[in-house]
Amino acid sequence: MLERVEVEAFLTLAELLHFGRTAERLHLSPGRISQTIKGLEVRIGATLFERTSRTVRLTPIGHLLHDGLRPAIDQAETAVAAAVAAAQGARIRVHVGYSTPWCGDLMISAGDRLLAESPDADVTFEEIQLSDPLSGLRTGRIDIQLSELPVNEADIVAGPVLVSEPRTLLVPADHPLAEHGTATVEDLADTRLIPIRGAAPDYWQAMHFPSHTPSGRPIPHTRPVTYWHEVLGLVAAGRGVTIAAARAARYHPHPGVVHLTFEDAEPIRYGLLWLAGRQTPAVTRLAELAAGVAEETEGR
Amino acid sequence: MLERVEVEAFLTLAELLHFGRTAERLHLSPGRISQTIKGLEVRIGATLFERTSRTVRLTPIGHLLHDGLRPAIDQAETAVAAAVAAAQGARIRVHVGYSTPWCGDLMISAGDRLLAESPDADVTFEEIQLSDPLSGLRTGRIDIQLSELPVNEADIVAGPVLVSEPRTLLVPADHPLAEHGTATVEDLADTRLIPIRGAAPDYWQAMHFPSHTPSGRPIPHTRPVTYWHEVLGLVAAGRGVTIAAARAARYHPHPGVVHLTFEDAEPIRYGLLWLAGRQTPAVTRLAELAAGVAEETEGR
DNA sequence: TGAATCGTTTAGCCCAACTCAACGATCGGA
DNA sequence: TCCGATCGTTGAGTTGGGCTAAACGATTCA
Repeated sequence: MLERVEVEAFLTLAELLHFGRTAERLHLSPGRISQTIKGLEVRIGATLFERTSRTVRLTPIGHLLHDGLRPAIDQAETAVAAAVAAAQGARIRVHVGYSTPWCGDLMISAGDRLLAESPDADVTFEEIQLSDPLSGLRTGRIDIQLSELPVNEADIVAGPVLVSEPRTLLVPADHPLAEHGTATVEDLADTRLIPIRGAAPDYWQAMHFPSHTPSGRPIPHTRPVTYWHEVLGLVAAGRGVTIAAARAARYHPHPGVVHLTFEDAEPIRYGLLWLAGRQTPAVTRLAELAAGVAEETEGR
Repeated sequence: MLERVEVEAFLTLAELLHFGRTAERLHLSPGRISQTIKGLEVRIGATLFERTSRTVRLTPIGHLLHDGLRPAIDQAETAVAAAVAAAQGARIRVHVGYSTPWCGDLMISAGDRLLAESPDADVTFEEIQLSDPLSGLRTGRIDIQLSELPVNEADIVAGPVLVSEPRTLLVPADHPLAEHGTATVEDLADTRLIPIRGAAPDYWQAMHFPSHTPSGRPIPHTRPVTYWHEVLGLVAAGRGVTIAAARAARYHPHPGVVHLTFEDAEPIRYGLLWLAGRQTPAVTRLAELAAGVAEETEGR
């Protein structure tokens, strides 16, 4: 097992890539950092940092160690912080994010069950924007959220799929497809899709606002918008079409907008997300409870 | 951040609940353990162990800290071990478990993709027994497995549902229900269900071999068997019925056994499981790849 | 080519981690 | 009820190693 100083020196140096500033941050001399890292490298049996007097870089093995150690240490610190908070008699606080009203409903039910178990818990909710689905988690404001998958980020844990909703195509009432009643993904090539401008990962954008049909035809996009409620107005005005979950028809009806079920699109999947290093007992429990609620209400 | 000795003293004492033996294991004097724990308690701000000169017990806050710290430290040690192994030029080793042939097929595909990425990886497979679905993981023999959910264990991480299969009822060909073609869960009350004797958690057993119908009628059980292949013979011989996934009809055909689809049963869900403290990069990557395979082959 | 920057090394100091031994509390058995 | 055994705690004393300072050497840029 590694000494505390070894872990701190390694993680800080991996972040700053500078012995002097690492020493400064840890209130140690540069020499000590050098010695500590050297000692670590002897224990591991490999160089962890490529360094000259001008540059410091992680080696592949250094990267491997960092990727494994960083979340583990974060988790340990979270555990200690939770114990300290409990010692000070702090209430359990969980801030829950959700991306759509149906996700919100599910999480509120789960939150109610958590409150039934721990009456003095403090469960709060926040709707997250599709334009920036992960920043709430990353800034630590949100502890756990139910939102659109896929999310494959190294620092984020994605729980099981809790909700799976068929995709629908939202078109103006006078659109040719509206008469037909259903749509196919190929039809998108003959429309203009309104994407939501976003800080989301590329694979996430590509999943929700595809740029090509399965056969490879390009899907024209309009200028992106920032908020979901802008989209409905634009669709009604005939400026384009958009893709949404089937339940949006119930939750977001809008005159002049017709919801067409896709014959062939993959459903939109929603799952729980939380930061790998910040999985408190309350987050774990809420995830379990939410899975229970999802199972019971399935298909409704 | 906690010192190494503090963490080791705390975790060892939480396990052994004995200052003397903790000191012995850590090659320290009992006095040092006492001082270290005292120091930790001051830092946390609460008593972590209730102790007299005769008994040592974790307080609730001690329990909280232990539940959070134990997996985090395991993860950190796994990360260090992985780095040491990589330094020694060790090949990536992953031992994959699966409970059914269709789970095996999926994991073998995922394993092939891992091999495509890391040609020198060493991916091996093992079929796990329904009678003891978790021991392979817990002993560390299996790194990751695809098997029946739900699994809610503190030390095990359950990934997303990768496969969802309708439940079917397996009855002898001359069974009254066989003519009808389908079954309901209520019908189970009029049969004798053959359960598999198991070391699985109670909720797992109750999910797969229910003892009551939804309306509350008891479901008779026969003597449990140990292996799945025994079940088919017993069903064919008219000794009872059993529940299996729909795909079992293709993978385990047996003369004299009829597979009836349920009209109302929940599907059997299969998901990835791994030990919370042993999530290596290879395990993470394999989980991602398996999710990809599952998505592509969905519905087949 | 020279100066500035930055990681490394070495020698030496000093503190805190550790041991030891005495102490006190608890419990079981006579 | 008393005695002895067990076990955690406390305090004094010691020593090793973690740490600093300063000299050194490598790299980069003007």
